[in-house]
Order: sequence, then C-alpha cells, then structure tokens
Amino acid sequence: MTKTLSIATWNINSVRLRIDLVTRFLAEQQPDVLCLQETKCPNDAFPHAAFEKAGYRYRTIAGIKGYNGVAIVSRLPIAPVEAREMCGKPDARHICARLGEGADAITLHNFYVPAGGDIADPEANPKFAHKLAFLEELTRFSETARKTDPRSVLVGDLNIAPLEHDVWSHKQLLDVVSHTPIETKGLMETIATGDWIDAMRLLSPEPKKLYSWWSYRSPDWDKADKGRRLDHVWLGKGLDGALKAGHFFRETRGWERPSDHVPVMVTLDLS
DNA sequence: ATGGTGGTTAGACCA
Repeated sequence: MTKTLSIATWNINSVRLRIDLVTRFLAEQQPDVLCLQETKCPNDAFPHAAFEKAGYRYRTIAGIKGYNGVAIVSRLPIAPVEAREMCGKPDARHICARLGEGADAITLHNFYVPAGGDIADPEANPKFAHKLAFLEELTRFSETARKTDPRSVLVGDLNIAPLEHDVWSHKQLLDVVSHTPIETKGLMETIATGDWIDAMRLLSPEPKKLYSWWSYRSPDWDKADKGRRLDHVWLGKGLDGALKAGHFFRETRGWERPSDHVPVMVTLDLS
C-alpha cells in the first residue's frame, strides 16, 4: 500500500478577501495540508466555516490584526505544537503542527520571514536589520528543529530567492531586497546548517527558472515574467527519498483578484 | 531615477 501526503504552502495576502480562491485551490488540488501566510486576520475573525465546508476540519492558526499571520489547515488530524516567537516579537510569523502518528509522524513548520523593506542596509533600514536577525534565528532554530525530528518539513514565504535562477535577472536584482548576497548566502547557510533538502530544486535543478511570486506593480506579469522564488519547501533528511512530486501553481496568479504569490505543493510517499 | 499595485483600516502602515 502506498501512503502519500501532499503539503501545499501559499502566501494568500488576506485569507478573508481571498477565501474563494483558497477553497477553489483546495477543491481542485486537494492537498492534505495547506500552510498559509499573510492571513491578515485576527484569530476571532478566521473564516473557519469555509474550511470546514471544504473538508479541512483540522486547523491551527496564529493571527494578529492587520498584517502577517500564519495558519495550517488540514483534512488529516493534526496536533498543534508551540509556535516560536521569533526575534522576541509576538508577530505571528511561525506556526507548527504534528501530522500523523507513530513512525509516520511528521513535524511541519510554517514560516513567514519579514520582507525587509526597500533599502538593503541594516544601518539605514530597521526592517532589513529585522530580516537579517530573523534569518540568523531561523538558522539556529531550524537546525534544532530538524535534529529534534529528522522527519520535519519547513515551508513558507521566506522572502528570499536564494539561487541565481530563482529570479528573472540575477544581475539586476543583486541590490534588490530578497536577492542581495547577504540574504542569499544567509538562506543557503540556513539550508546547509540544518541539512535541509530544497524540495523544488531537487526536482528541478538549476538552471531551470523557478518562480512563486510576481509583483502586483508589474503590468502584464505573465508576459514580462519578472518572477522570484520566495516560497519554499524544505525536507529533513529523515524524509530523504520520500519526495515524489512538486508543483508551482502559476495559473492562480491569473485568477481574478489574485495573491501576488502562487501555491507550491509537494507530494511525499510515506509508504 | 522614478513610480508602478495591492490589503488593512481610517491616516498610515505593510507588502
């Protein structure tokens, strides 16, 4: 018997405004688990009923008013795990859950890394300083997490496109926050320190271009195709060999009133 | 070099 598990991640940019896009994606792709970022939704306003109706009965959410916010929704039972308060701020950028039981169990971490503002200088820009501090903390935390449970999965909007072919123009984006050397080296260091597998790159190595985000500010985003890979799925070595498939759902960027990010989904074979 | 587009929520803040 083959046991598969599919996990998707999507920066939805307001789960309430785009709940119909979320339920459409769930109906069409039927991931077992969906991790959301930028829900922009206080916990008491989370659209539970729509997820319940869609068959995603198991949920753990961490939202604040106005911005940030993360959630894990699942059609399989999940057990919430205590979230990490990153950089000492209660700003809803991490949530965690356990999936399954016994030897099959997996620990799933869902992160929303700070975007970092416009100026790539931590002295001049506190938001960039926060992003770099977050990245340092992510490196240490994720190494511990993966060692604690080798069957860990880390997903989310990490707001960094680490590789040359994770952006439409490596040269033109070297000074642009999300692809500066200090960020790309930092994220590669996080991967190396934690001994993570970059799932989408395992399936589609460089030099294939991979994008998960296209700016709202770019007219004709599809034709211009000035994308970046900001959304990631990492696997702990305890899941080495389990990765069966992965996909970026680019078509959702063309849906009406879209998120600027598209879902990424992986399928694991746990048999 | 600039401004381009969105969401949240009530004048900015965030991306």
